[in-house]
Amino acid sequence: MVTRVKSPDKRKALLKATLSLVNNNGFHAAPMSKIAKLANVSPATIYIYFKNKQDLINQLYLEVKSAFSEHAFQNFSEEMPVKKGFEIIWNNIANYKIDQPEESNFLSQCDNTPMIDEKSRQEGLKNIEPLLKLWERGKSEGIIKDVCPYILYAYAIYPLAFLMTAQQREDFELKEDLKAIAFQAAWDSIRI
Amino acid sequence: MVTRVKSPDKRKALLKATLSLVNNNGFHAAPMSKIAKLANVSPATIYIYFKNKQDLINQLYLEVKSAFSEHAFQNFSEEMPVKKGFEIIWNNIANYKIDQPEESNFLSQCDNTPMIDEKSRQEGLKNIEPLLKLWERGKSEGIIKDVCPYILYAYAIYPLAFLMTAQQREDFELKEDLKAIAFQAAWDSIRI
Amino acid sequence: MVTRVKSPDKRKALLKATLSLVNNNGFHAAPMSKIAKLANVSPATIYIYFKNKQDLINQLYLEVKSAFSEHAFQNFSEEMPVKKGFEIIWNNIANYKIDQPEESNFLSQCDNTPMIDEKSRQEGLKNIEPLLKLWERGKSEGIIKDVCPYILYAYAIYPLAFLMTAQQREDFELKEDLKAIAFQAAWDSIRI
Amino acid sequence: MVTRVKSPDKRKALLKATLSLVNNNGFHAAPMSKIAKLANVSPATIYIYFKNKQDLINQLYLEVKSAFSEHAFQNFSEEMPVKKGFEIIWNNIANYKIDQPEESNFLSQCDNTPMIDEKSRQEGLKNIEPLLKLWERGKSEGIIKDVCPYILYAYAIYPLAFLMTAQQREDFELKEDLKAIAFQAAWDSIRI
DNA sequence: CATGAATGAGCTTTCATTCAT
DNA sequence: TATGAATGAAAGCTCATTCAT
Repeated sequence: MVTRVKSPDKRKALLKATLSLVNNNGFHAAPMSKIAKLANVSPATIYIYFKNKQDLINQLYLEVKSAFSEHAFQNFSEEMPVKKGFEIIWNNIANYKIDQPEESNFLSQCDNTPMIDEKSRQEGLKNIEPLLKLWERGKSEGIIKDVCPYILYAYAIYPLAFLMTAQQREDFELKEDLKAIAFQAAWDSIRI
Repeated sequence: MVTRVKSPDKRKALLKATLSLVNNNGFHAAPMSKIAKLANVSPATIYIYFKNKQDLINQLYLEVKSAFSEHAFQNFSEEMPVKKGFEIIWNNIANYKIDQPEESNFLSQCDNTPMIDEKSRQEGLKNIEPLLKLWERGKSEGIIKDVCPYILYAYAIYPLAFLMTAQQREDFELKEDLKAIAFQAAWDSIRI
Repeated sequence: MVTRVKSPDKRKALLKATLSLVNNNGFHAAPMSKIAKLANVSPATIYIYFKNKQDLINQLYLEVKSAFSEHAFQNFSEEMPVKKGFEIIWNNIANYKIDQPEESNFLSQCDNTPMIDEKSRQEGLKNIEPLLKLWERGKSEGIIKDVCPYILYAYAIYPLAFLMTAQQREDFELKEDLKAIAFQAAWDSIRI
Repeated sequence: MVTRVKSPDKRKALLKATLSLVNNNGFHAAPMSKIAKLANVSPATIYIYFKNKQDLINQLYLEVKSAFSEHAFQNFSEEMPVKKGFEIIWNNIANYKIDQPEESNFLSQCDNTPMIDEKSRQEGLKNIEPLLKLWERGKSEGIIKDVCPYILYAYAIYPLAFLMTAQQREDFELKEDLKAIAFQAAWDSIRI
């Protein structure tokens, strides 16, 4: 039984098209027909790869989030000193946001609107586990403030989302010197 | 002869209905018909008060943003010492986010998606002028780090949006002690 | 508050269009767009009068069935002798089927396919109550066979559906003489 | 070299799947994809055995009709006395409807909707020739009423379709005693 | 022969907006 | 002003059928 197989390329193209349209126009202005056209497939083809529009968005979210996380923890190892580890992760994230503004922006939309299933959002949260672990270790070593991870994340990581958005929209650029300043602010806000 | 006028109540009801629907379902699931129903008016009536859906959203954004700002700067005066002034503003904002989660959440959606006109967004930005001025003064007094306002905002104010979202979604509550910690982190990140 | 009101004409036109299309093409070839076109309204207008396609079909069924029944029992009164009463009803039904072939054919389709909701079908059955009552009386008077109404109906009334279908499709016409013969057969099959 | 041939099993499976789906959901809710799934083949395979959906339905109709007829005339011979012959045929048909409700119901749908090609319907009609012949003989022997076959069929055979439908849908069962009564009614309606 | 992917056409339904009163 | 009816356009999705292997 020889058959054509589902092409990973088409799936990729669809996810990419969705990312681009949602980014530029918002979920409500990213109709399946446009997504199909941008991906160079028939509208009906979308439904071979995804159950429906929500599923398409959910899968895109999980995929982007997971790529983001992979990037976030590269060159990081659990054996590193806490500050060194945090510095690596923080820079990975900052660079990702600078280099992949489309993906970053999409994640921001997902995290601030009800467009993603609660289930998928929960799934996506798992990706930052290693960072939480690092902070735990930092706390036990007396290096990191003994506060809940929400606060740590809010001050150490979340500001990067704002800077990325600003960079995309306003005349602002997170150059090396600013990045250093931003890192310092991040570290100052969580270290003891 | 009776001169009927546009009823401010209806306008308010429409804005409130829109806020609620966009918050809970997202822009893409907030049709005019539902907005009308929730506001107890006819769909056609919406077009007496607003030019179209985009205009409705834009006006809602500006209105909420302006109410937010009014709140943000209450009890604040330009004569105050920088730290005192910042403390007041920061607490105003924190309390607003805690007390008005619907409005806060809506602003988050607007700020992270393309649902608002660029023009309206620019308009909305003007509201934080006094804070920027305060920071300028702080810089000249050598109290505040000499960095662009994007970075100051990212670390001093923006984290509150994350904490508010977390509070609404996760089992997290920004109680008084955490608020104190959060303020400290905010202040640490911008002060020299 | 002055407003245009739902026009009974449009509703009627939609029901009529549906009847005609389903009759000639079957449910599966009666798309909403064609129904709308035939009724001279926009497709969207259908949804003002009916919840969805199923509702449209259900309502049509109930309306046709009820018109049929009204016709079936005209000039009939419960005081009549059983045979006289049955003769009137039978002839009413026969004439209806001859004069309203569209409606009759539609009811046949509904009764022999799963296109109608079970609930609506049950509702439609209520319309023949008076005939069942008449038969009950006939049984107690020793005139009608003491068998369940299904059998009485199968032999006394149901054959007319076949004759109507034949008349519409084949070169057959239920003229007065044949009608008399058919009535005789009907009566013979249920009388003692 | 192996010569693969069309598998009769697959064809059968497809016809069976179609029968089942049309019966339970109606023609309009029996998509080729579901038929394929139920028959455990690929949608594309259907088109090896049938030209298109209409052809599939037509062939199914003819096949079921012909199986029905075969059943209807078993143990019947043209030499039999008219009443005896009719009794055998009638009972064959009654038993078939009781034992094969799926097939019977399907034939009912076909006979009362436009889902079958006119040509196939005509083709299917040929199957009852022996019954018509028997009635002709009955007429010439002065046993059967001298009326057109439509009327004879309407009263002698067609009621069984109603009883079968009732049995499937309502709390009614055509047991032996009722069958005898039904036969009597059938015979009464056509004999002189 | 047999397949799962692929598709254009078309389905039902919803939408933002306008009409007529 | 205010309305519910009305609508063309377009949404998400499914379908019968074909393609490429």
